[in-house]
Amino acid sequence: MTDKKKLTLKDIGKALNLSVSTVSRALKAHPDIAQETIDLVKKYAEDHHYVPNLLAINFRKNRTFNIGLIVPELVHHFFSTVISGAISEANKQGYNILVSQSNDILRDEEKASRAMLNSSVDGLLISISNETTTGEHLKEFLEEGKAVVQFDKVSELLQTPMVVVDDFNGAYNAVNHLVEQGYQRIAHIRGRVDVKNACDRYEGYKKALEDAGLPMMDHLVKPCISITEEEGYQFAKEMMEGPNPPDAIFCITDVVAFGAMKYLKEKAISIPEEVGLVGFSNWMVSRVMSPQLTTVNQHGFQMGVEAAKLLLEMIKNQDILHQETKILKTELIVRASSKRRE
Amino acid sequence: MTDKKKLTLKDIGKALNLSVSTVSRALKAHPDIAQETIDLVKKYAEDHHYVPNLLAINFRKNRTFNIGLIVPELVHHFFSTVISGAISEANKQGYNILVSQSNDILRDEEKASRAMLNSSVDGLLISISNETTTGEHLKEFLEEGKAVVQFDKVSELLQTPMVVVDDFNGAYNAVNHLVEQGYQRIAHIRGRVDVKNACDRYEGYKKALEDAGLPMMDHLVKPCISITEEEGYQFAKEMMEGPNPPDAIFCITDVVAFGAMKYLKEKAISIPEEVGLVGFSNWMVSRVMSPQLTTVNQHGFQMGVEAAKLLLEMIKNQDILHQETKILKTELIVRASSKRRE
DNA sequence: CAAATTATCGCAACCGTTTGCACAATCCAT
DNA sequence: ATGGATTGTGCAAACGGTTGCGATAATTTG
Repeated sequence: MTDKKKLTLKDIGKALNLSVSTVSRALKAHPDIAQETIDLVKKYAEDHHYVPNLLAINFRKNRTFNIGLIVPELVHHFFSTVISGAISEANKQGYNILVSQSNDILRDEEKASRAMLNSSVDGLLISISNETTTGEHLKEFLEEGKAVVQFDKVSELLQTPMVVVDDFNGAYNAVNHLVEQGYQRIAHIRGRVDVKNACDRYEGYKKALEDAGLPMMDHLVKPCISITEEEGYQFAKEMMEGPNPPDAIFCITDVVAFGAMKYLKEKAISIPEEVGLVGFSNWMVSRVMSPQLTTVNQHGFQMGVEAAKLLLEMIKNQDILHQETKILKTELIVRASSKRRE
Repeated sequence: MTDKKKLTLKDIGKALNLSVSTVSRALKAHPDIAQETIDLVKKYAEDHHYVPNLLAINFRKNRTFNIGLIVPELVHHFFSTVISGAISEANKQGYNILVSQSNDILRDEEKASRAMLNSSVDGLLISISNETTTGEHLKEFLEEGKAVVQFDKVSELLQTPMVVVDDFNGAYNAVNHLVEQGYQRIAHIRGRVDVKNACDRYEGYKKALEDAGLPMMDHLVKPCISITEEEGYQFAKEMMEGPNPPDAIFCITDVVAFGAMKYLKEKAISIPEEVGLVGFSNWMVSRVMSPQLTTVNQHGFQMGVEAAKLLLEMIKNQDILHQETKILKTELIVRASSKRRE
């Protein structure tokens, strides 16, 4: 802990017999300052490893060059990918990222956002929890004039720009692919009815059936609550053992599809011959299952980049009113679990 | 952007006809201040939603209540689990966490650490990149009197406390388990020779063979460079197609084991009957493969918690000299890929 | 009852940087 | 020579708290 005292403008001024203000201006080559002085000061600063005290600057300018990021879950392939993209873009622009998670609990989300709000962050990137509705804690950000951008899991009740995946078309294409493979009774293990992504995917599913002239059958749509492997297993079981079972299942997410796959394998129901399976998100697990799972890739990294770009744009141009919603295209990745035709 | 001006101590003082210093002290119930005054000020502050300006406080006190965290890769089950633990503990103690990644590139790690160093962070948690050796950029932290704690991927050249997994015993137990299952020619697809974890696991592997009275065979040890599925596939192929092939493979990591499994399945070599397979890390993929993969669980969350605890302890007690290394126990998780006996 | 405490509170410096403004010196044109 | 513009620099306030110390009034003590 040598703790060598850091050099300040005052120190430089004293050494060079200049005032603090002159030194300050010289360092940023202010036109008022003589070139000679500028060179002199810059050289001295360089030689003595002057580093400006960010704390003082931030205090003065009332900003931190930090942005906050809150996700429901950190240990999650998609979200960590988004975070990775956001960090990459933020760092490129000279910002650091503070990360927190809500565990899909509203109280935790509030705590995290308040912890960040108090002057430690210039703006917020957030993917809201399942429990978040009105988002009073986010309004506090807006009231303080701080930028907020939502991504992935968003609420339209909050008037902020957002970056989302085209869930509707992602689902539409996935289901349409099943149709093209000749599946007729396509089931959907969907997500929560109060979560926008889940609803959009459901709508995409419905539309694809409709366009294909296939009937919507209520007993072939099952809603998950916690989006787990167990739910996938259970719903697959219910449907397969019930009347008029499906010949394909489109799942809200890869993990749920894995649960369904587990059931099918236990019962020796062949995939994709007897039952086709499609997931969503393209997590690493989808490649590891056997058969490998057809899924919808979400470009999480790009989402992080876009969200950070948008937020930083807002931070830097306080005046401009931003209200855009960026919709990222998805990509169907066809693998063995749904390919029964050549 | 209503931007309502934030209430300051001065405002409260003016309203209550008190000096700024009295208000400041009253809010923290300083003994010099009359109880009446304290109540009065506190009530006023509460009613008018006074929130202290953290930027000013931090500037004055020269600290930020932020800690930095750098990992090689964010999109990584184990590391994101560690981060999750660190965030949980840090938040509990009133700290936020700034996250960055090095992508296992030294230059990126340096950039990230320098970006955090400049007064935006009180301490650093780091898992170093494969390229990091002397770690000059980390010494800069220590020189400024800022705490550093290493975790998981560490270097003993850096004189800092660290939190690591007991790689040696983890590997020992894994290999010993294979021995107990009756495997005789146990191969090891290991990690880089310049990475400590990889070496410790290798030593554990060697010791287990030795204790079992089994011969070490050089052609059954293959070193990965980038720790990928492809390497697992390739090395499994080489060994299986070579002379005196193994009847079990212990892999440095689950992903590598997956590559090996892929090869074995392609060649219809039965797992675990003909060849047993064990991974390391207990990523989600290990449960999803079929057969499910025996692996070594690392308690990443706990590692994050312990690392954060250690760092915060150091930050709060600058005086005490910390130099401990915390070694976390591992846990063998036996699944189908290695179980050929009842 | 004077002196010594004690209880309350305010003054002012300070943290390091930024920035509006004043001021002195130099310069050019009239 | 004189007035006005230009150039280069310093003064001082400001950002919002914290804190050592001194001032004052109230209380206690001998």
